[in-house]
Amino acid sequence: MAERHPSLERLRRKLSHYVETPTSEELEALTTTFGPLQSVPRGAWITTQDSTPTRCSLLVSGFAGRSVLLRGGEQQTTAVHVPGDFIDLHGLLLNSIDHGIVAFTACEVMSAPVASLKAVVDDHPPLGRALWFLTIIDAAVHRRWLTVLGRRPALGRCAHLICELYARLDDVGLVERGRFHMPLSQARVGEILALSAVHVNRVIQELRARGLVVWERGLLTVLDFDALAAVGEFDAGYLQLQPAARGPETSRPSLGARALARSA
Amino acid sequence: MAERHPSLERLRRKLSHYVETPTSEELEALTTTFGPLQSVPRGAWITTQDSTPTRCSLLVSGFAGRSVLLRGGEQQTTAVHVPGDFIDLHGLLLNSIDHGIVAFTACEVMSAPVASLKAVVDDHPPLGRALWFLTIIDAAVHRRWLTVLGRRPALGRCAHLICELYARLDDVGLVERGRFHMPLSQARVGEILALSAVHVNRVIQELRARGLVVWERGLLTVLDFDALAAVGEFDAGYLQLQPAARGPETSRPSLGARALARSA
DNA sequence: CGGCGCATTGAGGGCGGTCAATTGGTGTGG
DNA sequence: CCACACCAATTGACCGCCCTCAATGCGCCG
Repeated sequence: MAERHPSLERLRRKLSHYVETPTSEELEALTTTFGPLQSVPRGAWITTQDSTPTRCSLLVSGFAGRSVLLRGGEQQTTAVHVPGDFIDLHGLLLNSIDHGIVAFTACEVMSAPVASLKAVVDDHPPLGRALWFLTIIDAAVHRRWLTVLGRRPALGRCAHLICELYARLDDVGLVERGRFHMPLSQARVGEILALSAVHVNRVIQELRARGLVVWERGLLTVLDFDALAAVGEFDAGYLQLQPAARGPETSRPSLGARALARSA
Repeated sequence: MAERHPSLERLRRKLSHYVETPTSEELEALTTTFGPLQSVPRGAWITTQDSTPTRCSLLVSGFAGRSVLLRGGEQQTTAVHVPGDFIDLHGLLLNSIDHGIVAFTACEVMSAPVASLKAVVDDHPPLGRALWFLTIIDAAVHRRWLTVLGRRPALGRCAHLICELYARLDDVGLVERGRFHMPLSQARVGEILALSAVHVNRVIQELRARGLVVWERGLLTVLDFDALAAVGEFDAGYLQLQPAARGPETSRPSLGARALARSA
């Protein structure tokens, strides 16, 4: 039953980006460790800062992010999560987490007890390696954002964020004809990009003026992905979405070449 | 024989920060996968951007860092490594690496073939988990730097870097009476902090003027760690240097309380 | 209708960038 | 031993991106 759930299918797909595609038995073992679907209202904290993780959560629907509260009251978001993502897999091995997880929109999550998940990983080494792989991709995303925050002006940061979300959402089937739901307020985007909400607004207007995106009422349409990627110096390689470069190339068309709404 | 090498002892110590201390048999297995000690001249690339990793390297002596070259010619460093660090453990599971590794000083490294390391990990699950743990700490450090680059002014960034290096070097026994070797040029520090070399210089002068550090000719003395940590809003928790919060507390004195050169 | 959250717009200011010149330490060749 | 080159640190002048503070519009909901 649970295997049918679309989010587990998304997780399966994500895991299959690693060289060793998980078997159905492994997926079954993983699936049964998760508890029931839980709803989290928009704006709520799914986990709180400085707590000891006891469960690991899978985001089924909605957007969420890892946020750090600073003394000055500012907030930096260090990761954005989309459906199909493990939100806090790193909590499996850490004793304390220095950030909280906020539901950017109303979310549905499923969580598994740390102990059970460890047991599953012990019984299925390839699965363990696949989860390790997920945490390593997470780190690669962090590194990319270090260069984005460190070296790129506001416009490039924003373009990069849009491109990354496009690629990741597309990977889990949430982009349709160049359009996807982008329910983050400009203030939240500012928390991600390390910009003020005011400046985010100006930057978005610039992207609109250049004819790169249409973004209104939570719906974002990418008009010219290649141009947007050029502005953001975006290259999807770090996301490791292509299944196993060590094997033969897949015939999946590239992001840029695929259906962009410009033609719609 | 190889176990005697100080850097392997450093690695052992690092691994022991995880709840499951590695057995000598596991360490032996790990040790034998490494090739001979190799010397890398200052400024050379230990691995290059966009290559496919075939080996994983352990830094034995010297400082190194992960650097991304951007189109504009700028360079962002996303991680600094000190002796005892695995430099590119994430390469174990990744097919392509989007950054290179530079020897900030003359370095000595030992490397292990990816295939052998995988085999060792397969044969010793607890060891695999310990290495997973190391990559997760890496990610935690990345997250911390995202907040530092995103939200803190130049002075705080610099203070944070010094505090982090102090803590990490102290962990591997390379701090003596509040002093450690800091062989990075101000330009390199700028690549880490996402600042221009000129501004790094001004910030360092400010730290000196406030009586927080003495930093001359590659030797850095921390005069007032607590004050420096306050400026950088530094809290060592994310480094996970304390062995296993889930067990009983250790009696190891805290960083701030311990030997600082102020008293020397 | 009034309140609220969010997007938008304008004015002014500061942190840190760029450009450029100077100093000083070190190594090298004469 | 000195002249010279070279690199790293330092200093000054000027400037621009993005911040802060504020006000206004706008859609949605009670």
